[in-house]
Amino acid sequence: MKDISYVPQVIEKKWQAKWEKDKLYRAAIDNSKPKHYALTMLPYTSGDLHFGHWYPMAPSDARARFKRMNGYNVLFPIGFDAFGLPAENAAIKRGIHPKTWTYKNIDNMRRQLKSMGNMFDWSREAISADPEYYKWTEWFFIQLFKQGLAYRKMSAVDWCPKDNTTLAREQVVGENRVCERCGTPVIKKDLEQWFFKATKYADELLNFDEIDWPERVKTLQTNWIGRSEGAEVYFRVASDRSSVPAGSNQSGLTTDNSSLITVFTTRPDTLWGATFMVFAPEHPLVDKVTMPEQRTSVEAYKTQAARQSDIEREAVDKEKTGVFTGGYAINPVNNERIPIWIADYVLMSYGTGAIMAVPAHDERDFAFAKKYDLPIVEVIKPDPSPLRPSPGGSPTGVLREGDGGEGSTIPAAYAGAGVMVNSGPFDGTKVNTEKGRKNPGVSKVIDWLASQGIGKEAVNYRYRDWLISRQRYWGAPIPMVYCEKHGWNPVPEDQLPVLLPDDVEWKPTGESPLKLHPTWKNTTCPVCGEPAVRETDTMDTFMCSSWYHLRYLSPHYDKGPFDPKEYDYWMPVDTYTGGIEHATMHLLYTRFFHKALRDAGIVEGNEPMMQLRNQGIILGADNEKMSKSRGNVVAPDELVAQHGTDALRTYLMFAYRWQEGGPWNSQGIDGTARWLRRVWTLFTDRPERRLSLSKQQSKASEDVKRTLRRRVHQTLKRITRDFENFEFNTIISSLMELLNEMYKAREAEAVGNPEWNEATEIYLKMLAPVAPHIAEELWTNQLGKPYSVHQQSWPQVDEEAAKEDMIEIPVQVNGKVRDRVLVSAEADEDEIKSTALASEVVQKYMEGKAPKKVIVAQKRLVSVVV
RNA sequence: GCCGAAGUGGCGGAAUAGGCAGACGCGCACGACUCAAAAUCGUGUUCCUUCGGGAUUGAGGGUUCGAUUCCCUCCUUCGGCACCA
Repeated sequence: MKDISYVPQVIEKKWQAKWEKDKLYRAAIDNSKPKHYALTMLPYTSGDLHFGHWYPMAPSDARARFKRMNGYNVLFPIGFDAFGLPAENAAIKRGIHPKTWTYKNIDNMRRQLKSMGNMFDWSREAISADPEYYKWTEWFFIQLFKQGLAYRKMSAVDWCPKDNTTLAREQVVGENRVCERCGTPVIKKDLEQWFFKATKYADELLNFDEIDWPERVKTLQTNWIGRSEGAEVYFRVASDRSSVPAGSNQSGLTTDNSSLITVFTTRPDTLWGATFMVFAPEHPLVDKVTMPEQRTSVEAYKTQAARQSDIEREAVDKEKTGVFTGGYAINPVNNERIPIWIADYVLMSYGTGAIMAVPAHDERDFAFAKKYDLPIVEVIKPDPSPLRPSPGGSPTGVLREGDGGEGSTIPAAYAGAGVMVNSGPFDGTKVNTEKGRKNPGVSKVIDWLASQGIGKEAVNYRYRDWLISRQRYWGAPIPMVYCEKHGWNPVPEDQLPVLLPDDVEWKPTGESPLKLHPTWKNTTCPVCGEPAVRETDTMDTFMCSSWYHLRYLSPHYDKGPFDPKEYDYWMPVDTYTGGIEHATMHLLYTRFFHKALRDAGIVEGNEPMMQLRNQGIILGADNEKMSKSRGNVVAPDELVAQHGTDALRTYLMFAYRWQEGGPWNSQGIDGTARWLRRVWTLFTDRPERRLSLSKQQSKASEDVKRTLRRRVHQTLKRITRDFENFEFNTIISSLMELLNEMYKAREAEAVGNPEWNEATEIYLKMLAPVAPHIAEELWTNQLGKPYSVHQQSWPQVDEEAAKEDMIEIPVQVNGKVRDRVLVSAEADEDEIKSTALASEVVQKYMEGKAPKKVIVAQKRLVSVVV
């Protein structure tokens, strides 16, 4: 007898080789079919693939295969995010050239990826560190520059002292403001850097109408952009510099019109309660408003603030500090003279770096006013509701009209709803807790400010422009040239790519390695031809990954970043899968990038990726994040060798809710491995069954055959739905259940009947996307069907067959299930009701009483109330 | 502090219009096969029980004939943001 035991390692290798030889997964434009662009996040070339990579990829592959069987022309590409710090760090540590290290890793990872048996179209592989790729990364930079979206600016930027480079705002994470890559706390440095004007698209990025993305990602992006609505108000610097207590309303003050101070506020309705003003220590007008007597203390404070790290400055519980500048501003709504202070709780990086302080209605201003004994004027009175006394005593009773706040005993800042008081023309105006225009008080004051010319409606964002300069070697060069006479100009496009030189020293000096190269930076000015220097910083690698989905379209195309024919057919990406950790990084960058390219006329549509789904994270067996340092990394290579790819793929789908993830448990693989072995056995264990076939095939009762067919079509229906919804765990459990049914049917002598044959065929088609190798082997070599199972159409559900003819209906008496009655699926409500009431058990629990109420819930349940 | 997600057996999880809680699997126990073990197959497996039942989906309350599912309050865990004016 031929050995027909299941040896996954053998059949998997065999079919992978055949599929590759036959170019089975090559995706080519075919206008006769609807297209489906399925994309999974490309791996970084760190060296080894672990289950963190398998987890999004294997289920995504199953779904791509499902789509393909459903008549779509599917593009499912893969590539490598190959530029970046780890390569350079390996170079520093081990003396291996970053390029050598990276491409060696790619070879290994490509082998590992192939062992997964995915339907990747390898002919479209793209590597971001290839010159033919980064030529276009550079080209895109130039297009953005031409659009006015790339600019250079000197500012205080985040610097990672370990990685020796600047970082984008998004790449500084957590409470301790650490580097996203290495976890080192970042510091601030004043540097001139290249930025992309992402903030130009802030409002558009808040609009998710066209895309089907998880709420979680949309929320994270919305919060990150942090739009707040309010007003800008212009304060003048008082030129009368005599020291007059604030609040003593002096008329006839002269003012210095050249020194307008703009503040942003979300609460213009509290303007009348602004009793002082605070500048960030770095605010440009600080010097101007500081009086000679205060100069020393102001300078000392500025120095101290500059020395402190952001972490210290932004510590939540830190007590507020500040110093008086000696200067005064005029509150434009009531001409009050208010003192100007500097304090580090006001940040130069948000709004205008200057605030109007309203201590009565802002917690921070209140704390500051208390500490430095500044006046507190209440301008919002809580609603005088007898049912709801104002919290913490009665602040309203303390302050009266005209009270300058001296000796104020207001216990806390009040930020709730109420009525405006002490606010001139606005007294009595209602204020609620809504933001912006939705708040009647805010809205009225904004209109009034505009009519008076002292302010206007304004919106502010937390979102910052994208800092893309990196002082590192292993990245795409920024294709810009600096000339003494002509400033910064792009490298002419016909000279692209600006190649990264191989002969560099990678020393962690804090300077760009390219700067230390003896000749590389020397070039000529594209305008005048005189000697000039290249930009020696490289681009943030998130720039490379912002457009990789476009390069997959035509990775070797040399007339542009992508072939327009391919673009027209495949774009946009239909389904994108990957981790949520990139919510405010890659996923936001790539949306910005697409919109910028759209405005440059390079791409069409408003969004690059229509549907996004995030998988969860696979943790180590210790419930901690997998990492080499913790020693809890599970290597797929060994497990593939042990159980085969199909068992691993299906285990990853079966063991977790895909969108949740969870701790790794190698033992669980036994479950899917055992299941696949049982599948194998059912399809191959036939000698004695075959012998009895002709004699026994009629033995199966009509009922057995009918039930088998019903289960097959019910399963098909469920699995079809689950694939659409990314519910992989129930796909596998449904397949396991159906297998159990098929074993039962085999016991009942169903083998060989048309129902049995249909069941085996449909079973393998349903198995094909999740366990492609075993499905192919059984399809082609056991059922003897035409190669390949992966070119078959997804089966159609026969709704008639899926219907039950008898249904079991539970009967509740007073809310407890007491019996189950069997009725025909066609039974009407009355029939179900009478059958239920006729049950002896039900009658027993009714204790002879007449039912008060009988509810027949569809065909699902009968509820009797006595 | 603010925003978001989630709490179901020993474990992963199922229940997708408010209608049988615990599907499927892991693990465990017992049995068959075996000299034995592994593999395989079979049976059982939420808890309590006086064997009649009773309790049970983080806790408490509400709506309903009926709640894992809807509403309110609270607790816990995870993620994000955080002096953002």
